[in-house]
Amino acid sequence: MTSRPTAPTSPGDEPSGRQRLLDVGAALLAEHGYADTTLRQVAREAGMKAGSIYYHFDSKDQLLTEVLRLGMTAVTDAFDEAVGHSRDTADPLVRLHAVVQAHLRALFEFGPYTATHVTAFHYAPKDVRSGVLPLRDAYEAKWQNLLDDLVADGALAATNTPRVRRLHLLDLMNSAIHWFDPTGTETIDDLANSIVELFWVGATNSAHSPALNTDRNSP
Amino acid sequence: MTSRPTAPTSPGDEPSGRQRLLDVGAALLAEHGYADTTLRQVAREAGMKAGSIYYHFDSKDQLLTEVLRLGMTAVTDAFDEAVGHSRDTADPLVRLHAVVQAHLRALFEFGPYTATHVTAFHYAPKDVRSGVLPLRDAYEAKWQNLLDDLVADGALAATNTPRVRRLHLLDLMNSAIHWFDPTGTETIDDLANSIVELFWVGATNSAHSPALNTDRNSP
DNA sequence: GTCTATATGTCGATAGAC
DNA sequence: GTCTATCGACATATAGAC
Repeated sequence: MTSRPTAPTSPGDEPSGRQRLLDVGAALLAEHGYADTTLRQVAREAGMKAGSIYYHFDSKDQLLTEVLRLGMTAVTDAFDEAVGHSRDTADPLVRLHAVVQAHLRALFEFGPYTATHVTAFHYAPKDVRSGVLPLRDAYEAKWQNLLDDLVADGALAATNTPRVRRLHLLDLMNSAIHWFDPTGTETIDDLANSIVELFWVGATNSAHSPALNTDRNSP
Repeated sequence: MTSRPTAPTSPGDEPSGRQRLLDVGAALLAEHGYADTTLRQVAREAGMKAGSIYYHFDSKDQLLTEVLRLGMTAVTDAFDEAVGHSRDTADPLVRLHAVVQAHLRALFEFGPYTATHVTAFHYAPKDVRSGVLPLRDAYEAKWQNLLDDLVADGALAATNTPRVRRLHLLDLMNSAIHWFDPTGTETIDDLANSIVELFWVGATNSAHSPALNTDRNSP
């Protein structure tokens, strides 16, 4: 449930060395951006000196690339799992809600790794971006296919272009990283409900769908 | 129509010195962020040397603060003008559409000054942020009041909290800076339509409102 | 108003001891 | 694996000539 990001290192041993650098690097990167995150800062918060980083990584860019890669892997896995669990569900609204919830959970609960894609990716060096772009494109394609399927099922109205429809939904979810506080009174599920409801009813011509549970005390 | 951002300097004279630095600084800031925008770069593209900047500004932070201030003034003026022009309009959807259009026009046509608020504000030094925060809060309050009025009129459903409603709409508009190309086939008005339609129908319980003109060839 | 020259600091990265 | 020490590049900012 509260599993930490899993690096290619064998699980079971407590986070040390490389893993600590990744965790700290992701946190600093998500909060301060690429340029303002210094290796000296990463090293200090990881309990070592700046020079020691180069035993684990070849460069600052490589550390950042690895953080972004792990983050995109995490949301992609969360997406696939949610799709798998809801594939037998008839109601397309429930399916949409499941993946939105999965994306938001990854964004807020998995933590800094995924958040870096919203806050730091765009201003990272070109080499870093191009190294992670295939993973990002693949993830966006998953969303595009899902929304296209919902339109094909007649569950979503075909307003706007498919691309704009996808971008609007992803913007709604990702932008929340700048203002939503998951430790506050509103839960992540509340946020998922508000976004799905907005997007869903907005993209279709019909009135309220009865399937969306807006009860804030649901498990 | 194509008026440039007006600095506190007297209008009429061609942009020189301080104004050129502001224009270049805003452009670089919007594209590369705060930390990656160097004064050497700003000076070079403005046709002068780095040291000369300090005749016009006391520090990099002050230049950035001024850019952000001008940007927020621009969107605020655009908002007020749109509200003034549509205040006598009965249809609340038309009023909402007018301000969304005004915000997007300021974001894309006025250019880098307003875009910096989306791309660079969050990662600017604390002193810079606090120096512009009152202007930002005032602008957000305008949107909050407008949406609250629409809810009070029964034009928008009172789903979610008022704050979340406002943030979602602003997120939809501002996030488009990362992917929308105003020089492409889709116009800014098209984007405004797509956002208003999504938000409007999504936030209300009724079906399509007949007032929104979705004709892409409207003047 | 703009220039040159420079002070001062911090960054990423390397080399080699332990 | 982590340390110390340091190199070279580049940043903001300053001082003073023109």
